[in-house]
Amino acid sequence: MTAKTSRNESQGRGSIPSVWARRRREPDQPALSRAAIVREAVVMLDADGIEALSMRKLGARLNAGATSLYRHVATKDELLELAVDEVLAEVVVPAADAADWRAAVTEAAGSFRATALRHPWLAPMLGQAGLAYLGPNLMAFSERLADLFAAAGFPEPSRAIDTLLAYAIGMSVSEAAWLTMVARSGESEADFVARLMPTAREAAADHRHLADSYAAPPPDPAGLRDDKFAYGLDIVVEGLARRLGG
Amino acid sequence: MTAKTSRNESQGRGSIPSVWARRRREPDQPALSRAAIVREAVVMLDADGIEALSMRKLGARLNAGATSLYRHVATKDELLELAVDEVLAEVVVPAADAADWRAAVTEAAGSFRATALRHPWLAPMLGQAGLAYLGPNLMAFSERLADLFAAAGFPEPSRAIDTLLAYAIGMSVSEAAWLTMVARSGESEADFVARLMPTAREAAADHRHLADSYAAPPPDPAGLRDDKFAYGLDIVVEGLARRLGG
DNA sequence: CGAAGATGCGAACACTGTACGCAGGCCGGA
DNA sequence: TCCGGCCTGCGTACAGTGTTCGCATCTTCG
Repeated sequence: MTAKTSRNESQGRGSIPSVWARRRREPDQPALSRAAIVREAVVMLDADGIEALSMRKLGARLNAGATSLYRHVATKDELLELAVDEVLAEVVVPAADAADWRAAVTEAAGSFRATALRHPWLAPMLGQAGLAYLGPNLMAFSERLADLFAAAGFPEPSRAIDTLLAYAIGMSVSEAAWLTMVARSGESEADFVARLMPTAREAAADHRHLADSYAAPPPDPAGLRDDKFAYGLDIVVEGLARRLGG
Repeated sequence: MTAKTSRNESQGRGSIPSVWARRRREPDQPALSRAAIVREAVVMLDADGIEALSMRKLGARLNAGATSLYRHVATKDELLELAVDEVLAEVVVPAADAADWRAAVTEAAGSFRATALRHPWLAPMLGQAGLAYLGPNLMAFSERLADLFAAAGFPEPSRAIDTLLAYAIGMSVSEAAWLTMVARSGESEADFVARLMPTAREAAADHRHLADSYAAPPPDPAGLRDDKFAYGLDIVVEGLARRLGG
């Protein structure tokens, strides 16, 4: 925004047309391009969450007007699709290894979760648009998972993929939402938990089991989340192994 | 909107203040109330999806101005929280039965999925706000699940709940997103699949396993979704059973 | 009857995504 | 060298959003 203003001022472009007010692109700024737009969108999404991303702000960051973006991107939704696929490139899936497919699958799911937590807008986004994205990185991710399960001997790898991903997405989506709340509060996770505790306890008042789980504030919330994910992942993988005929 | 306009016209209220232009509430319309607002919001969400719900449109449907809603609801987000909790009341969880906890758990998850598909905005919403909602119906739902798992002998029922719900949410979120896309297309699910097929095949071109799964269009997409959910659910429940020591 | 509080709402504000059409730079052909 | 067509950027504008404010009205109680 500041950059754009300064350009307008320094070059006198805008409302007053004039021969001297010519437009000259700064050579260091690498021009507007789809790749640059998507990259900057990811940065903004990471920094301030999904509802803080507007075409105008994004344009300003790129020293461009809001509507210039539409030369490279059809619509905001399309831009978000591109952003999703962009960060999905970060998910690493180990190469197929029939001997220890359980470790490989566990690692892949963990990498997905890590990516989703690094970009807390990813999981809700995947949720809103589903897996019908067809972006190249999502395809590659699925294919590598399919490799893994096929090598392990699953007759229908896509079934196993769907199950594993449903778990990973479900867990990540909840976790990302939680982390977003925490981030918005400005407090540390532990402080936030402590502040929420009374309300939670009241809401769980007439529920025996829930009251138990809200009894004491957890000492290490982040570690607890790791455990929770690992615990459930183990259960899913165990179930898959049984299905395979272990 | 039409209703509101007609009231304004018929009673002459609005821009011209006049002694005769008095406001009289139709006695059949049961006045604005939080419950009525939430109920109507759910109807609108079900009908046209989440991005079609605006405070103005909702107000119009209730023969009220947009800003009147704010007397009963602090903000739109709060309204959405209330709507989420409202529909969560539809999820039925069988009473605790130690003998056949697997069937009970399976049924609970199925009911959750059915609810999520009946209200396709629910799953994305739960994803965006997480399970930190603390609404009474969500609490009751969790408590009943905890009952189930505790009766089955799980030492930490909350762990089992988290795992099961992560799977159910992940699967439902994807499915709801898919159904939303289908609905927006105006076509039947089978037709939509057929139209998407070429694009999908192209995107999967250099991926062996994916290409296989896109080889032929499925004859019964809805039934296939049911199968997929049941398959994964079975795996999760199996894993839980193993963990229990069965 | 009259005061106090609850309720509805019109107008306004600061935003949003996006369509349109103009202006200027870039590039291939005469 | 000039010229025409294309690609790119963007100012303006439009319809819509959530929400605030202050006024008008209704309801209720003393």
